[in-house]
Amino acid sequence: MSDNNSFAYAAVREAISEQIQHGKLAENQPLAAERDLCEQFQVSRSTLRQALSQLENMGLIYRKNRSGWYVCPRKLRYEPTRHVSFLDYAVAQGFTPTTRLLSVQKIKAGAKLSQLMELDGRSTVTALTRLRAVDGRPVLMEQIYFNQRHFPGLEKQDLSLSINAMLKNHYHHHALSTQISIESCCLFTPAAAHLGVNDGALGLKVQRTLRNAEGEIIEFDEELWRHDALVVENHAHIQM
Amino acid sequence: MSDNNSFAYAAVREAISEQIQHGKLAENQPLAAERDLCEQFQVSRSTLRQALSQLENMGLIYRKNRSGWYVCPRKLRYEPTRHVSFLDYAVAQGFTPTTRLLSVQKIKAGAKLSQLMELDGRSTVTALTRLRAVDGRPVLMEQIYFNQRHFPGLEKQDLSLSINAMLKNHYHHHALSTQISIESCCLFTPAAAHLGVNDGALGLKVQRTLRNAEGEIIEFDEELWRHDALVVENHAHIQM
DNA sequence: AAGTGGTCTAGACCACGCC
DNA sequence: GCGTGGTCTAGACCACTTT
Repeated sequence: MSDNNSFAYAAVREAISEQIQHGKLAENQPLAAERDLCEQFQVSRSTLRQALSQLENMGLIYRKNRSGWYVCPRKLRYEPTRHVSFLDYAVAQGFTPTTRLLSVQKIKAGAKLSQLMELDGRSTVTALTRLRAVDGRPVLMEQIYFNQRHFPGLEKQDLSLSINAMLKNHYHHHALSTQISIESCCLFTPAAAHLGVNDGALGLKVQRTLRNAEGEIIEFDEELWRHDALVVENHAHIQM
Repeated sequence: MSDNNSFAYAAVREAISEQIQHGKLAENQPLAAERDLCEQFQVSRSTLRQALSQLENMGLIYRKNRSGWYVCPRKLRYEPTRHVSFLDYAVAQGFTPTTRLLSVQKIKAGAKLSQLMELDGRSTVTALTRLRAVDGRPVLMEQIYFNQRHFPGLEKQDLSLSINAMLKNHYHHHALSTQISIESCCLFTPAAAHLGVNDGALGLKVQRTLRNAEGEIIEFDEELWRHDALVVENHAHIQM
């Protein structure tokens, strides 16, 4: 409608998009089956799927396993620089968040990780993998790497809880600096499998480096998000 | 290879991906024609294009007009919170940036914009549209809205230059706060056309609200980026 | 067992860029 | 005018989910 784009897939995209945005389909409700939509819009299945893919990229619909297409719930607003727990954030926005610890290992830092964490080649780090969901829908897989030197007795902590609270209350890290990067990416195994998306699906990668008051890296963190699940936010004061 | 994914498109994707990452294809070099790649990998054109689309989502290749597929140049690192000019940023990273002013208009703020900028319904704002390129490749289209009340004589300024410098030197705004949001999006006309991407291509949307020392919104800014052109960065100090 | 999306083929025609 | 990618069709079979 607003587009002067006269292709078949664009027409289908606009039609479904309007149905969603005018509230005819509620959050997490399924669309009709692909073959039914084909007939409804009189297009072939590949054209229909091109339209659905664009709606997926727009963050309006998502797929679940092989069971169908569903209307996306609203996005989570997330502020990675502020050291407030993911759980508090999500709850404040009316979501029900959960965290599942997938694995904990002590590993030797490889070349890449050593560079990222400014370690020498012989260091070992504790690697955490966690999966976080809102309202039962997994939205991010995160890998956290702790510099062992700064986290004695880490294995005794409950690592499915807030890392921030642990940093503050148990390890007394109060003054920290963060360095964050955000970029578009593709999700593959194993992240794709855990998030319930297709291999090669669109994602958002958020990396975070945490330094203590002395400038040493105490933690490195990589979050792989469903692209349709979040808006990254940041508040800052600046002197020009 | 690292994937246990045995689909044809995945094999093609991995093969091309390795060629690029092992440096057999340089930045901005074209791939072979789609029909040639089909023959080379013994797959149909739609399978081949599925592989190419994923490589595009991974930020490894991009398309230019209808002329072919090319290897992506490295990404620009960009820190929207820091009030350093885009041009300085790009130059420091070895790029050649350019800015083109597309339009300047005084408009009445509609409902949406009034809400975003906390204006009453009768306010007028100055709307700027600019297109920014690095090394000749357009990477973002931005809309900037100035609250007129804080920018007397704006029409006399050169609006293709740094807005930051203008804020500081001409309008003497020194203490500011920013509020930024970043999310995945789809690019449509007119942004898609200006960026030389297909309608419905993947993008990254960066929105910024600028407030003066009194907390009033003086500027609102929406940047639509090619998804493969940037890594958003942020540095912050925090007290827990 | 039936229904769903996921993968894949072998064509076709078109709009546009480039020569 | 030829070659490119962009759109589109009408099938097919498979893996998985749901009933």
